[in-house]
Amino acid sequence: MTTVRTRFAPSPTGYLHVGGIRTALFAFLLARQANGQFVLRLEDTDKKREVAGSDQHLMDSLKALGLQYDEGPDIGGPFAPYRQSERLDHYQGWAKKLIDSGRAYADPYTSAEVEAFREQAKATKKPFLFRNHRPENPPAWDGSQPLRFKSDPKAYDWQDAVMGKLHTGPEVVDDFILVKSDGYPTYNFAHIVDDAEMEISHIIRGQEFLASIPNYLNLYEALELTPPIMATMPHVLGPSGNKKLSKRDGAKDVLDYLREGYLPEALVNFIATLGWNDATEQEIFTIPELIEKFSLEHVGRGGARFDEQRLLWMNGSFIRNLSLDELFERCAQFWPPEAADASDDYKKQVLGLVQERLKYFGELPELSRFFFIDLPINADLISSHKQLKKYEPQQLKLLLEKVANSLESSDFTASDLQERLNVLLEETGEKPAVLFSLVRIATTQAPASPSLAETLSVLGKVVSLRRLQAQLAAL
RNA sequence: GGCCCCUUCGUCUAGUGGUCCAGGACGUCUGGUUCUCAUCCAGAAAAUCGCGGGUUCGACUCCCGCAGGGGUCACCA
Repeated sequence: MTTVRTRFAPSPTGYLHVGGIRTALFAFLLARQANGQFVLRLEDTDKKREVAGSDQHLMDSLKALGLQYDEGPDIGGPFAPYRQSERLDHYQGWAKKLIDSGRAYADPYTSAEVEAFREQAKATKKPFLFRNHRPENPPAWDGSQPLRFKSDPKAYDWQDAVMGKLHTGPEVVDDFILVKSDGYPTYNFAHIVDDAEMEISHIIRGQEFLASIPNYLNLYEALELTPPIMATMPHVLGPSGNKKLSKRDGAKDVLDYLREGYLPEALVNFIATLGWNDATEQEIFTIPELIEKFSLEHVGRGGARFDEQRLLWMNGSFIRNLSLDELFERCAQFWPPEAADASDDYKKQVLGLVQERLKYFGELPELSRFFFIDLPINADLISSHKQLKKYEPQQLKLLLEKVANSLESSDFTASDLQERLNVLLEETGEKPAVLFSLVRIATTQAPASPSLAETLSVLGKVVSLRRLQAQLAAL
């Protein structure tokens, strides 16, 4: 019947963290699922809090995660403009309508006077209600005073797509400010006007707005508008679990995760399953699967804690599922500087070995550096090795010489190397834990590496033998 | 303080009166994959379902209280 139109409506006051992205993601999924539209609207009505450049940053973040909107400030759309500061005339029109119908009035008090009312309420441990101080004969509104909504307090029962049946009494409905004295509308007013004009069908927003919804319902009535479907999302909690994830407590910019080498689809999967599941045992979803399977009914009502370990696991899982070519393309920015001169073909060979141990691309340098550069001899690797430290340098030297001799005539295919290493095991009578560790340390100067034969094969004959000689000289 | 929301393994969760002495996943631990790290596989430990009452033959699931946590009471969104 009606088209599904959802929106993400952030204020440009900073970056987007996981909690904010989740609201956007769910709105996006809902729209895509129904072949509807996902709208980005910037709520820039508070000039004081606005952070320069954050509007672009928000748009970049959404796009980087694949949450492309169909209408928005930078791409326009049938209901442009999508920036509230450019829609002031719209709010004026609706404000006029409220004034004319006697449902809005000028607030005659100074801020000090209102503050005194507030203090008074606080002192008596009562909630502050402006309507208790509603002026009998308010002056005509000339735009220099705040314009307030003349509320019609009543009880409300309504249905929230996530929370279910909700109820409040008349005591929460109040005369809130529609238009500030600087001429800008408040969120409370502007979002209702815009959602109506932009034909938004579902409002998805955080729990912090729950207490205000009765006020919105009251305003919808005064404006003679039908409210959209409302869906209230529980908060994403910080790692300690007792408060809402927030920038102040170190919640990261989602773009930082991408910079550290997390995949957008892993991040999206993680964020989606933070409080949502499809009631099966599936844990990993592609974005098309999320679009197909998402539903508001399966969003949990309790806050979900942000668990970075789970994100790490999920990201590793996505990395392992990449084809070698995809992996190569997507981790291009993460190579160590030493890899600058390496060929694409060589890098791909390295990736083939390193793929299954990458949890995020930020680990690529430490995992791959020795493939590109001879690292300095690190004596600690032997002296702290559980088995090798029991050996005399002479014994180790003898072993390495045998290895070097054998590898001299190898063609350095992984299979030939493996065969030779096995023969060496028999000849020397050493355990793999000893011989392989020794060769690994000599050729990589790293405590861990991919399986030895494959590592040597990728390093190649020249490099491998050179490093063996260097280790021999150091013993 | 008023009002509102929430409450199942450490964490994310399944679960809509019996098939649940509660299932999956992350994490942890153990073992295996002729070496390390990782992967993969197998297995283990891990929730008296916030507490107390009811309703019922039977409750994690329904009702009532309580407690704890969170939100809100801005010329911020």
